Amino acid sequence: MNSPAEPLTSGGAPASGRPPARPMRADAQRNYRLLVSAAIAAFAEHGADDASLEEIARRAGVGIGTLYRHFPTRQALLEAVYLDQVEVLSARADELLGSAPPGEALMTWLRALVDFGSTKRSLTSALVATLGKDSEVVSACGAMMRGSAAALLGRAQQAGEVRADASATDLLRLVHAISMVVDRPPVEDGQADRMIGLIADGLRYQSAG
Amino acid sequence: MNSPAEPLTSGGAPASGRPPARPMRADAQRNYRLLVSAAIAAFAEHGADDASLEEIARRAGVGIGTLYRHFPTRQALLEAVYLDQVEVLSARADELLGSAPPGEALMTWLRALVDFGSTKRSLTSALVATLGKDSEVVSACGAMMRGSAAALLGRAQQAGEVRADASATDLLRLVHAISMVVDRPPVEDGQADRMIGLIADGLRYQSAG
DNA sequence: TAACTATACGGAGGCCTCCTCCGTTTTGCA
DNA sequence: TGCAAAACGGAGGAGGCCTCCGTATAGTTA
Repeated sequence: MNSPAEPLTSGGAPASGRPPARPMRADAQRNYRLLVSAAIAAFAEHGADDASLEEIARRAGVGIGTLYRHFPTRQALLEAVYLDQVEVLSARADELLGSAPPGEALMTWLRALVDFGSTKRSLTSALVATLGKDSEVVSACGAMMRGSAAALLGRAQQAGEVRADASATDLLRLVHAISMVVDRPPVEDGQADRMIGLIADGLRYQSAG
Repeated sequence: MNSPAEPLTSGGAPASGRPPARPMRADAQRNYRLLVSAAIAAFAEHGADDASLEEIARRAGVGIGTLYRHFPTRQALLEAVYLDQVEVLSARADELLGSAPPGEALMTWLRALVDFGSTKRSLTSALVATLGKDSEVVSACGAMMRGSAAALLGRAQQAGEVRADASATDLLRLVHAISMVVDRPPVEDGQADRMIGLIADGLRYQSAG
């Protein structure tokens, strides 16, 4: 469930598609990764709209021209960052599937999701704002998340640790909602945890009727 | 219900408050208004985030320094524009209250609200995004809108032209929702009208139960 | 290993925006 | 009419966006 997903083949910007294209030169791959890392930091720090592309190039130790060759638009960089982060989450899910007891694995992953949320929120809204949801990358990411969530949830359900009528999609929506609320100014510490805890209970017990 | 509401008294930026302050000099008032008009046009044209402040000053026939004296931040200008537009709508409501039959007055105003919506949407989200809702100006505007809506709605209800259980707040929310949807790319002409029409019917008839 | 070429790099430069600062002009009052 | 307080306006520094093109280098072929 987690192959490198796309870039690092000389297709230029994100997923232009068909022709397999030869792999990117080693230095190009290195710089691509450096840029994405720098962008993650910068977006988290200044928001996806206000981070300066020149600063991102600077942080990556790369010329501005290089940034623009890899990511012709701010949008392209945004998508790459988003994809990268989703892949990390997906990998974490795979890891948890193999190493933690079902119920615990699910809860740990949900917590990771909320942490990630504060970064992602700014990204998501920036993405959706500029290009609807009809980007290949965005929908691919959605599918990936649903896949991970479904795997963890399904296992927890089979182990009888979670009620059977919960759906992966609902779960993601719920966590997304929490991300939106958390970290808005007037929010105490630990609120996110309490909300997740609440969901945990909801998943475990089911009222009669 | 519609006094000049605030500025044009030398308080500087928006509503800093208490001390009544002396009235602004004539030239300052003139430039203030010119700037707000230019900003309305520019925001409508390029969006509240992307309109250039220098261009706004230019359109207003005023130096950039003057713009910054009146509106120390982009935010301040945004608020002033918002206030201005809300006042226009409020005035329109007063006018309709005195001149049109109750039901018609209400529907006419709602239509005006949707038209205004496409401009306002960009404004509203920009405002709320940058400063929560805890701005004096923003909440004052909210109150003003509720006041106008309540007056028109109440009169239509008393005349028996609209069901009695509709609330002004709900009505505003509904129209706001329509504004968000309308004028997104894949939307045919006249959709806004049809949606408003739908609300009109909903207001007039009530299912049994 | 050496030579060669497709790829990739980097940053100067043009254009624009933001915002500050301060010398000049205007207004309104005495 | 004279005079301060208030307001004006724009030059200029900082920094962002994006393009263009001369230079460097990885990977390939002989």
